[in-house]
Amino acid sequence: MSVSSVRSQLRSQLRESVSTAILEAAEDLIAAKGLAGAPLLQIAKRAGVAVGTLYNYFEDRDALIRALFEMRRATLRPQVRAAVGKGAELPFEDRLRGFVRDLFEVYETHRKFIKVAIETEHLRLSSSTTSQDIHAAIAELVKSGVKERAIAAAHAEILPLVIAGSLRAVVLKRIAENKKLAAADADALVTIALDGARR
Amino acid sequence: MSVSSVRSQLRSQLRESVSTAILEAAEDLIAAKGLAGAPLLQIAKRAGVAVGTLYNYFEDRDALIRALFEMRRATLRPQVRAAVGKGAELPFEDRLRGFVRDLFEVYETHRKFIKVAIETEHLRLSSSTTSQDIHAAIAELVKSGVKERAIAAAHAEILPLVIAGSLRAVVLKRIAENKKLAAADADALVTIALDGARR
Amino acid sequence: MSVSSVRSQLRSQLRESVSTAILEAAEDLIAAKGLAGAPLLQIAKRAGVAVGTLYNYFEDRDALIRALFEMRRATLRPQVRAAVGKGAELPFEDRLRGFVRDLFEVYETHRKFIKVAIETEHLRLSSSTTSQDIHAAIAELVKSGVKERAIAAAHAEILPLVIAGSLRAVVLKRIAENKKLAAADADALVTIALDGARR
Amino acid sequence: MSVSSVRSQLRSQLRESVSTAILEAAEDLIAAKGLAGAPLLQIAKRAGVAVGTLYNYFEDRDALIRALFEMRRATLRPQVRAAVGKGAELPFEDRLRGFVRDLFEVYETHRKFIKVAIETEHLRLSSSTTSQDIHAAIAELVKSGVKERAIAAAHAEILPLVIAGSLRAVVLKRIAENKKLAAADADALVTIALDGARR
DNA sequence: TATGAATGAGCATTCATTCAT
DNA sequence: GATGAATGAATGCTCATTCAT
Repeated sequence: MSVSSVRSQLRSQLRESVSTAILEAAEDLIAAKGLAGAPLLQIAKRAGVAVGTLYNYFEDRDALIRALFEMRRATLRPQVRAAVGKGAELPFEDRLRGFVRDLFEVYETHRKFIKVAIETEHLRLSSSTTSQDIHAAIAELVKSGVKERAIAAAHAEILPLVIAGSLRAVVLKRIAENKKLAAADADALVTIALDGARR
Repeated sequence: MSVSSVRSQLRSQLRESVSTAILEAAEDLIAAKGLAGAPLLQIAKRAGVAVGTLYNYFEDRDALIRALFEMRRATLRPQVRAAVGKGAELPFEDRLRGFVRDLFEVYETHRKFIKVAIETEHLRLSSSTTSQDIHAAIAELVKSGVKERAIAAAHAEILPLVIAGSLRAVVLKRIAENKKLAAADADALVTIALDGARR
Repeated sequence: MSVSSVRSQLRSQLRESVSTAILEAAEDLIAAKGLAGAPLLQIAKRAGVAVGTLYNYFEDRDALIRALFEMRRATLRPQVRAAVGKGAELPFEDRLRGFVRDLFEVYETHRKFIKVAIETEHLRLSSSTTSQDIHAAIAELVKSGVKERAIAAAHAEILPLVIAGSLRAVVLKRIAENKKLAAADADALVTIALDGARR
Repeated sequence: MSVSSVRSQLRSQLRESVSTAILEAAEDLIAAKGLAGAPLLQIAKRAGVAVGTLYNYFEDRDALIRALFEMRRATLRPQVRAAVGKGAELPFEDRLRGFVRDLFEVYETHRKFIKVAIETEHLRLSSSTTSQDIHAAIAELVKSGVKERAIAAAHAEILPLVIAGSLRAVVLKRIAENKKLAAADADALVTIALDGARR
């Protein structure tokens, strides 16, 4: 490899790492104090750079925030897609259970971002978000459940809302308690959604 | 009644109505453009008073926002309490169903505030909120359901999250669609929570 | 007159005077250091107000600058118009001479602004400017001169440029020298324009 | 010639050409968007070099701008001097006419710079400028005209201002119209200056 | 010498808050 | 109590300048 190509590789790695450091600083601050509690000056300080540097990496504050969401989404979406795709041959219940369990595992590795994503969901900060990916995945699953007659058609509209809403509530609870998202939580959620909580 | 006491009563009613106008203006703006899109100058303008007047009624911006939440909570909490208290003699399912139906009716008359309350839930703008009242009501109901052995004890922890989360999701959906919160929605939600969506 | 109308009159006079103070501060700074040398902070300081106050009077910096030009133009345009209108019955030479003399007198009372207007002419800061008023006046005069056959039609296009250009050059010279704009200057200018400098 | 001297010659030519490219980029931008619309980053981009490189050629931004004016002046001044020097044996009118015609031809080949020079004249960006060269040339010509009694001494002070001012006005007009500076313009200008526009 | 990322001072602008009337 | 002009701290953003590679 030529000297210049090594150099440019190093440079691009450095660039990548600075950009990542900035986005992680933003994520930290937003998770801790909300969007409004993350002015560029503090993001820069936490990232160990000067304000001006932020503008070498991002068009403006909006673009920075969007980039944060896109960076995480780039990681999470494939994992969500994988979770929906798995076990196509299994019965619906197993597919749903597997999906929620997998999702919880994915969430575990991105707790900070998940909190941010959930809390800013209604702001529609980006055109397509992780939240939408989750909703789409759940919708797909439920649709297939209806098709294979595992789910009553009458519940086809509400069930996705129940699953997504419950998911959100459980996740926020565990994050607030600083506890792990357990497989048991996933199972309980799925059991209630499919068979109810009745004794 | 003395002249002065009539006077002071009128005065206090006037005070009340100005204060209410201010809080409603704030609610409108926040519902339309979010917390950050509601500067005091605009709140004052919409309320038909001068900025300075806001400070005759509220300590500062935070206090004004808190007062908005407290005003609505003062109306909503009794209604929520009434909804939980009703039908103590009925079986759990009927109590829960009645509660959710009643809640939807209450929400219907406060759509704007419900939207605001849901979207700012995570900001903990006040020490005790309508959201918490709802959560407490659901927790109480579920507890009584467990006590009378209508609900499996194993679901005692998750079920409230499922109900609250589903409720939230359905409400937001209907608000986004600009549709009414129907009793049918309430029933579907309760049915799934108790008996599952399975065919 | 009612108390409140007196009050509102006083208030509007105060408002006027603050606004004028701001514009004069801007004029001073721009005359001394150019447009780029007049940041809002300095304008505010020189006007004896806080930065925020500027925004109580003007939409933004551009609007402030425009307001300065409009304020002066509102004073100058009628005077320019009066100067063109005068002596309609006199022969062209006398009309032109009178116009330039009058113009010099007007300029004398607005030296600072004239300097600013001349130096920023090419920036087209406003849609219609004092410079354009002057040019229009000269064009009108020359046109009438052509019509009454005082001016050779062949010079109809260039003569206005000669007059306006010479005017500008003489004015800038006198301002730079810190000397008055004399009637003698006006006469010399007009003589050359009409009869040439030839001996 | 030694190897090293050839090398150093090439190097100095390269240096020259980079420096010229930078200044031309600056000229383009300033002509198009004004001084404030020509940040170093854009100048560098247009010149095909990095920002840092600008500082290898010029002390700072001011020096770069000054260098632009000096570069053009180095070309224009000799041409202006040649134009004043020509036809010493001819009568004043012919000398003046020749000068203005020649000047127009020179201007034609530097329209972009002439526009910039005229618009920034009042900023005194450099200690001696092309504008001053023109003014000096005109002053010299007029002086000689007075000496040979072609010009009335009474007009000795104002005539240079009339000529320079008219010149400027005509040039700006033609540039704005995107038309050529014609010899006819030169002649009209000189005719009026010497014999007036009177019919 | 060339590069371009990093820097931070400087600017325009917003907005909660104060206070004289 | 009501008013709204005045205030200035805080914020996002630009850009000349520096410097390690």
